[in-house]
Amino acid sequence: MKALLKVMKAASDPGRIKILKMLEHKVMCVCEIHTILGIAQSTASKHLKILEEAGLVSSYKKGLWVNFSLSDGRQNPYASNLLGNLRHWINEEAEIVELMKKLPEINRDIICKK
Amino acid sequence: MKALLKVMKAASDPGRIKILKMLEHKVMCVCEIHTILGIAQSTASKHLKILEEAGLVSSYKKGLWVNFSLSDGRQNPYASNLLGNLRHWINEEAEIVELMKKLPEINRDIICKK
DNA sequence: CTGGTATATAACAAAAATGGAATATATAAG
DNA sequence: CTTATATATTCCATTTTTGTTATATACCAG
Repeated sequence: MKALLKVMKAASDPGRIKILKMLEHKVMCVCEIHTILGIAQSTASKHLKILEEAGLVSSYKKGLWVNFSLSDGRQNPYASNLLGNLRHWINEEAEIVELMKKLPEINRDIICKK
Repeated sequence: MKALLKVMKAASDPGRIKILKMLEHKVMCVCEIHTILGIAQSTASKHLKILEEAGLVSSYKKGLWVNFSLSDGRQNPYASNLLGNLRHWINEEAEIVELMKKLPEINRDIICKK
């Protein structure tokens, strides 16, 4: 029950859904996500933590960067189920279409220098 | 996006998950649900409203009673997907097993008289 | 070690969700 | 019309969630 609730709760936020949709197409770092979504860096980081704790996202660190990708979901059936469905959900919505358009232009080496 | 978020949010509460699991087996009224879950009547009523607005539950009135059942989900793919999966999720959890044991004993004509 | 950069965490304020008591509404029965 | 009953709604307090700024941590370069 707890694991199910965690997945549902993680998927209950528009920002986090957008993150999941982006990760369908690209491995991303916190900085890219915070920039493309126009939210604070700490906000992006916290969303990613919630997604990770729900089993929806996994990360691995490479130097300064942390690369986030969709979880393969082998440990969490609720998570893998959601991720599978989400792939063909809301792809036609304007908000998501716009986001996907911006996605290829994002380059962490340009965007993430302070 | 909005419809998806509504379904996810509706499914993010343990009480509402329990209600959905019970409705898999039985059409129920507010009074039965509030009694079996040990929550206030107004709380049960509000949970049901949230579930209904998410497209997970539908109701029809018969006299004083309002009968709640799982939605057939024809209008809402997110809802029907969740309901379909939920049928084979968390059935083995102690909390749910206990709840299902109590379910057949519930009789609104006995329980719901004040 | 020092400075710079990406991310995480802490502290805090604002918004939303939750739950219950009290009340309102709707319907049935007499 | 009056009473009784099932449900819905209001009001309110508490808790949880969300987001931001400021700070801490981790790692790389020199």
